[in-house]
Amino acid sequence: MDEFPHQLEESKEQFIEKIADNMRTFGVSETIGRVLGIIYMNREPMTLDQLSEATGMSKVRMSQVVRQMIELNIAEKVFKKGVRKDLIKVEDDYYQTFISLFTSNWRKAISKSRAFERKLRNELNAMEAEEWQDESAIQEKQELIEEIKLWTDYYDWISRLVEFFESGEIFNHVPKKEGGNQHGK
Amino acid sequence: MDEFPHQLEESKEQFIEKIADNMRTFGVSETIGRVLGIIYMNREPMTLDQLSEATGMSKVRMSQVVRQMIELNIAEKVFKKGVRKDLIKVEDDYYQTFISLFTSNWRKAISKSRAFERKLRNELNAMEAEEWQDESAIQEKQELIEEIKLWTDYYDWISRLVEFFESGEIFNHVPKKEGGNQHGK
DNA sequence: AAATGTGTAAAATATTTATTTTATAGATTT
DNA sequence: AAATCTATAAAATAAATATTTTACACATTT
Repeated sequence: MDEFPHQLEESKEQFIEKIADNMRTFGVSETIGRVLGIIYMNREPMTLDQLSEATGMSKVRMSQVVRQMIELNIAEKVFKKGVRKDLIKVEDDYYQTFISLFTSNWRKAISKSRAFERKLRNELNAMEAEEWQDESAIQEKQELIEEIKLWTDYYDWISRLVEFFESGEIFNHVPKKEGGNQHGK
Repeated sequence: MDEFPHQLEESKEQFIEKIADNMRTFGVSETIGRVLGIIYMNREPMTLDQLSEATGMSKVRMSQVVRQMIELNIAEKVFKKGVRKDLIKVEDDYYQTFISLFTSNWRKAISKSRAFERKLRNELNAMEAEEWQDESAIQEKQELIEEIKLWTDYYDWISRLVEFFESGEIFNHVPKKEGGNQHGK
């Protein structure tokens, strides 16, 4: 009976769905997760056509998704002699994928926050120039200045946190299980 | 001139938007972030009506949003003698908010993953019962078993990571700026 | 240089998520 | 116990995201 390969295929698909599902926790679209899972389980880089075939989605969509994955640092195009089509490779280490998503999300936020802090600080300084009559307004302004300081400190913390992950320092304090190497490498 | 309070109000709104924006990085809807920001800047718990007024959105939407916030552990209803309406209070520590969102997101994922692992492991065990003729299928099955192990280890790591944050241990290694206390408390 | 294969912009459509409107149930006051 | 106030469920609508269709530019092969 050829029951077995069928069941096996099904388990594999469940696994891919689980990877996709996990990915959703990072706020990325389900399809990105699924594509990651498909390539991961394939154990070899794949072409847009293959992905299109595997997902049942259009090739254009695959192109869009792959671009996003590259932006997120969880995929890259690789060159192979004699192959004209793009070959998409994914990060195959779960931990590294976690870190890539975590850091690329927060780095974006950090850079936006820095710009905001600068802008708001300038605006508040500009207000300084005039003379205030309203006592409570002066206090409110002071409070806002305090608030910016708290916020800046908070984002400074996030920034250090990102570095803590990216450098791998995190693993010194929350270690991986020993002996677990990906894909048997 | 009453230029000043106006400008100040504007800065405050910008701050609220920034809080909302930051919140988006956790994958929560913009409105949740905005409501958090509004209550935070208000420095006092607020009613659904007040929130409705402040956001310009319907009271029903506020009710929905507050419920989500409570699920995420970043808000709670508080009782105040003589006040019939619900009063919504938010977590006013940025770091704690970060941790609450991080942990509640991942805890959900962890529990889903545990269920999945169990299920898939059972299915694979069930297949064991039969006799296999196909050599390559046997190998594939073995690989899948390996894969589940890697996955389980990975989620075990996430689980410990969540604990690392929730316990506050993280601050021993990525410390807050000293002397920064929220809202001057 | 025509013909075919490749990837991706731009526009159109479909699906999902956010929000409002309407309706209702449980308190509190009159 | 009618009238009013509260929050929220259920259904309807609007807005945002995901996906496909169409079109096109750039290579490579014929």
